[in-house]
Amino acid sequence: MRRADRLDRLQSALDAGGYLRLKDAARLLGVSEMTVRRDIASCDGRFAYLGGYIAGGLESAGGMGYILDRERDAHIEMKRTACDSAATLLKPGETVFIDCGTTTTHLASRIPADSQITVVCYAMNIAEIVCKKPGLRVVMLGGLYHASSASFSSPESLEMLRGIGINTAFISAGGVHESLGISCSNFHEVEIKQTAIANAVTKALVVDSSKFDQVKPAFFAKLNSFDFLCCDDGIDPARAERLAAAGVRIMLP
Amino acid sequence: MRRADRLDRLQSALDAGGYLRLKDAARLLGVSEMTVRRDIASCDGRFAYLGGYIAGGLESAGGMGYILDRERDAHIEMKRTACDSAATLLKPGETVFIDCGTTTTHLASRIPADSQITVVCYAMNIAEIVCKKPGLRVVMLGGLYHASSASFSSPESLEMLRGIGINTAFISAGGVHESLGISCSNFHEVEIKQTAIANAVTKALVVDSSKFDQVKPAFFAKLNSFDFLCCDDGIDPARAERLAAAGVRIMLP
DNA sequence: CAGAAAATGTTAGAATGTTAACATCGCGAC
DNA sequence: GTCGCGATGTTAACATTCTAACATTTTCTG
Repeated sequence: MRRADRLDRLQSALDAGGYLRLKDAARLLGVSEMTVRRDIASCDGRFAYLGGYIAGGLESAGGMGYILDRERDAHIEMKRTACDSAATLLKPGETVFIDCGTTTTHLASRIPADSQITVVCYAMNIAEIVCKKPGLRVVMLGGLYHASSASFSSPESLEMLRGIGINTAFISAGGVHESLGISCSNFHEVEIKQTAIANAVTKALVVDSSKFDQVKPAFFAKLNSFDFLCCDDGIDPARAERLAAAGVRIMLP
Repeated sequence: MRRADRLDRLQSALDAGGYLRLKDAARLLGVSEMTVRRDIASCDGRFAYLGGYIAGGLESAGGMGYILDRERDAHIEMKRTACDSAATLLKPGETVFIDCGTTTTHLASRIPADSQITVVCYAMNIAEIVCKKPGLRVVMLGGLYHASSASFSSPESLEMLRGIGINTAFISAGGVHESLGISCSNFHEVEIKQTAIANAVTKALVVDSSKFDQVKPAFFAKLNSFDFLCCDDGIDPARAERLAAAGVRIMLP
C-alpha cells in the first residue's frame, strides 16, 4: 500500500525532531496536500497536525504523556511556583542533581543556559530540556528505562553517581508525610535518590503543597534529611512552623 | 517585567513537551492573543510558532538541531533507504544496539512498537524515539553529554555495555574507506562502538552511499569486522563486488 | 477489457490565522 | 496632576488553511 509507505517517509523526516510545512510534506512525498491530510487523518495520533504544520513525536517525553497531561491541569501552577523557589538555590558553576518527575522539569527549564552549571539527571524529560542548553554540562545516569517516570536505573549508574560531587540535590517526591517520611511511586528511584542525597552538600526537597500528608509505596528519606523545602505558598503556617523547628528551611517564592 | 514572567509561564507549560493553542495560551496568561503573539515574537527562537499553535523545545534533539537541519536536505532520502535495508535485520524478541548519529534515527523509528525488542543506545535522539514505543525495552548508556552527536559516554557505561548480550549491533559511521577503515567524527564514540561490535553476534554497518571514500578523525573498525553493510542503492557495482569478496554482505532495499 | 472500488486531485466557500494600524491603558517622571 | 512612553487591546483587511463535494486517475477483479 502506498499510504503506509508515505507515512513511513513522513515519520522518518519528522521523528528526528522537527516539523514540516504541509506543502513541503506534499512536495517531499510527491502527492497533493489533500492526500497528505488524508494520510495523517488515517493514522490518528501518530502525528500532530497543527495549523498547516506536521509535527512528529510530540506526544511527549518517554510515553508518559498521558500521565503528564492528566497532571498538568491540576498542579502545574503550584509546581511552577515550587520550582521558582528552588531556582533561587542555583549558583553558576555548581553541580546539581535533578530528580525525575513532572515537577522538576520546571526547575530544569529555569536553569540559565549560560550558567556553567553541571546537571546530573536520570530522566528523559529532564535530559530533553537540559541537553538543549548549550552552556550546560550534562551527566546522564543511564540504565533500564522505566516508562512510569521516564527514568533510568542500573547498578553502574549508581556507581557513577557515587563518584560525582554534588553541590545541590533537587529531590522530588510523590508524598511528604511528617512522621512517616518522604515517598515516591517507583522502587527503582529509591537508591538513586538516596545516593544523590548522600553525595550532596545541600539537599533540597522540591514539591508542591498537594503532596503533604500523602504516602506512596516507596519511602526514601525522612524530612530532616533535607536542608531546604522548596514549595508553593499553599503550605499552611502551622506546618511550616513544625518543619522549621525540625531544621528544614522553607523556601517560598 | 511582566513579559518575561509570561514567557516563563509559557515555557513551563510547554517544555514538558506539548503544544498550546494560541487562544488557550492567551487565556492561561490572562492576556489577549495579540499580546501572546508579540511575546513570542520578542524572544525569537525560544518557541516554535506554527499556525495558531505554540510548541516548545522542538528545535530538536540535543542542540544538534542545526547540524541535523543542514544534513537533512542533503542525504535524508539515502539515509532512509539505508535504514530500510537495516530494518530487515530486526527480529522480534532480540536485543539490538543502535549507534548515534542522524542516520540511525530512521532505523529507530522503524522498530515496531510491539516487537518486544530490547534497544541499547547512548544518544538522545535515539532514546527520544524508542522510549516512546511502549512495547520496547530500552537500555540507555549514560555519562557525560556530547552535543556534537547528542550522545553520552562514561567508563561505567562501557562496563554496563560489556554485560549486555547483543543480537545485532547497528553501527553508523561518518566515513567508510575500503583500505583505511571506518571512522567517525568523535573520539568518545570509538570505545562504545568497538565494545558493541565485540559483544554482538551480528554486526551491521548502516551508512548511506555518500560516506564511501570519506575519512573522519576517529577510526574504530575495519570493514571486515562487519557481517552486513546496510546501504542505499547509490553504491556502485564494482565496490559492491569488492566488499562481497571481503566477506561483507550488502543489504539493499 | 469492462466495470467497480479505492485512491488521489481539484475546486470553491467557510473558517481560521496574520498583520498592521490605531485606540486605550497604566505607570513613572517632572 | 499631566505628560509621554511603553505595553496592551481592538479592529479590519488580508492571507492562509480547512472542509466537503465532486472530478479524475489508478488499481483490482471477473
